[in-house]
Amino acid sequence: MTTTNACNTDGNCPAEGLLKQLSGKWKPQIFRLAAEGPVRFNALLRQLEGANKQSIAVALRELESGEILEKVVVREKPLHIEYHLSEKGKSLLPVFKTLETLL
Amino acid sequence: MTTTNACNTDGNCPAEGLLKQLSGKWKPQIFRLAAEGPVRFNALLRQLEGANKQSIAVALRELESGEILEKVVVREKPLHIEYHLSEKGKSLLPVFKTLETLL
DNA sequence: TCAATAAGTCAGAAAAATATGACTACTACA
DNA sequence: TGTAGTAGTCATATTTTTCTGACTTATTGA
Repeated sequence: MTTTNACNTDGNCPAEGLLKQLSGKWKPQIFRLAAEGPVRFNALLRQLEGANKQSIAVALRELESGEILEKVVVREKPLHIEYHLSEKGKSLLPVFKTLETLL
Repeated sequence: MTTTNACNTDGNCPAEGLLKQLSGKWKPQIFRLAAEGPVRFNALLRQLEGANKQSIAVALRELESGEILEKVVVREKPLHIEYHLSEKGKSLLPVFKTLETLL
């Protein structure tokens, strides 16, 4: 056999990519909050102690481009933006649940 | 109820800690190689293109302190050191297997 | 029209992660 | 005794990530 696992010859694994999409200072926490309900930019800034605009903006953009969160413009007043957990994001939840049991 | 998930009020999750223990430039790859069999310092240096001593040393130390790898002195000639996947490390494998199916 | 809320961007500074190259310590073999 | 293999450490440099503070744009309510 040429390979014994799901990793390719470049040394990349799907799981590594996913790991990367969720790593960083704020992304895990944003993911966790989004799992409880839609999150918003300014609210995150207040909820996540020590966080700054720039980092939150970058984290949201990356979670969105990784298709873990979805950006939704809510046409109510006040007009605002919500980030929702995508289907892919939801599919990660049981995995994390399992991880939590492994100390 | 006071909380709906396994996270505490400090904003820390067990899963986040685990994520952190496996994140970084080399740790995921070392973990993956260790899943196939014992790994060694100099061998990793050759296997992981672009890696340097320092980073490998740090990564191994952190994986060891996170109890994902175990350091084993092999009293054969030449005397050398092997890093083995621990029980905790092994328990992560099926989780990663699952992650790989989630794109 | 003015002030507030919401969601950002941008340039530059600071902090953290990684990389470089020289050096160490031990074992083994000729 | 000298050279090679194995597994590192250490100080310093470079790169990447994160932070700071000022600024922007659109909507809303008084």
